[in-house]
Amino acid sequence: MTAGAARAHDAGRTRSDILAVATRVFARQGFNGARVDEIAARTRTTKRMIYYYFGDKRGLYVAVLEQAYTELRTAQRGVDVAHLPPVEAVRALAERTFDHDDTHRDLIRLVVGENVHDAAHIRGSDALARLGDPALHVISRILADGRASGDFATEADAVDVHMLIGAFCFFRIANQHSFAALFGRDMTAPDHRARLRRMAGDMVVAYLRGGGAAAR
Amino acid sequence: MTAGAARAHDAGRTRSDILAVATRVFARQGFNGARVDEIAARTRTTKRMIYYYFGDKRGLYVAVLEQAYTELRTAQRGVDVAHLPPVEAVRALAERTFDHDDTHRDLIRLVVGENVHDAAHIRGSDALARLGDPALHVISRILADGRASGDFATEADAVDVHMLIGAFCFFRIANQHSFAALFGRDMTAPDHRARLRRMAGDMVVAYLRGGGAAAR
DNA sequence: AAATTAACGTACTGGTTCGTACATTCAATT
DNA sequence: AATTGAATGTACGAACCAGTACGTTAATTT
Repeated sequence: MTAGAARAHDAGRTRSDILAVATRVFARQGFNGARVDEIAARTRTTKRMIYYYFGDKRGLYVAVLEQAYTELRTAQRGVDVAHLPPVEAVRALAERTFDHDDTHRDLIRLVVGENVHDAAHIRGSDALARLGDPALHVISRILADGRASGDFATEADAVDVHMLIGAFCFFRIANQHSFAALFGRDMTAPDHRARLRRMAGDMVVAYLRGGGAAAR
Repeated sequence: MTAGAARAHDAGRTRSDILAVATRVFARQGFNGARVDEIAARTRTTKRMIYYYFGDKRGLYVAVLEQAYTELRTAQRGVDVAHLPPVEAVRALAERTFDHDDTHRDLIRLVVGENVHDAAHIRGSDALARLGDPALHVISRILADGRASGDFATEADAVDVHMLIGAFCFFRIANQHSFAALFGRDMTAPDHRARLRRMAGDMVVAYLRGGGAAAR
């Protein structure tokens, strides 16, 4: 049988079809707001198949999370900023994170939803534990280089820096709607987007150079 | 009739009792996850009263949001950092925001939940539109002072600075669980809390001084 | 004190939604 | 070609849950 041929019974295709649709629906509606019937209706197949492959609604949700986070890890693997000088490296890292969050909004919504339930599903999944370690390794190298060269003066560690960058980029997407309502600014509009992208890099670089702490 | 006396029919008390309970439940479970029966069970009264005072589940939810945001505004009114020199003023502002987010986690959860539904309820409420304006006014003053004194070099406006501070403080609380699962660090633990509080101030001050942009 | 209205409680309904029993089709194996 | 098991579709059940009909008690007014 040909690989690309359309076949009536195709386990792999049905499964990934369901996963793709479920990712969108869970991201938009949250776990409780999502309807299994709605997910089924948007797939090429029926609700029966969801239960056949994923057991129950929760099983489907966990599968969605695992796939989304695993894709994140894969995307991070492709990041190479080690060859850059420290200051340029953190700036590149910040801008890369900014762009990633800008283009992966479903993932952001899933993470948000996960925190509503105290990340109960992530905690239960071995596949997801310590998924962030590779990213931290990259930052550690940059920080060590930057301190060696005298560019960086802070004592912040890799987790701090990751959080600093992530908070800025994540918040812009995750809270865009309430922010727009309360402050009258759409942070995702092209001009603001471009300026905030620069801000992300400026902010980390400025912090690592120690301009803030020095004043105390 | 005495003001503090317990009475069987007490509209004000019943209403605020329901609101307080609903705030907790909506914050923990989200709008869809919250059960009207559960809210009712935790009050001193019955489900009938929820519909009597708030119409339906959505009406109760909007009332919860309006109360929570209004309390936020009231808290911000008490902030006075105008008398401080610019650098100290932004640092104080950052630390105050940090402390507020640390102690008002239900509000954070409500904001998070609100963004899942694209802030539809906030947008529909006149009471909540442009609620952030007073906070922006304070920041504008500080920025003007700082530029006049030569302390600040960036061209960022008040909304940018508010976002910069807010993102950091908000993220620490809102994403604490997934962050802990993925990076093995509890950002709310006392020692990390203290260090991150300093970081918040250092970061804004460093950014406003322009240490990042100067390198480009 | 009688009348009137506001505040409250109980018991129920109708629709929604997760999950499944049962029947069927396709594909690989012998 | 017959057989076997995996993959799929249909129709339905059972629980859950938002909202309500109806009746009762407390406070206010006259």
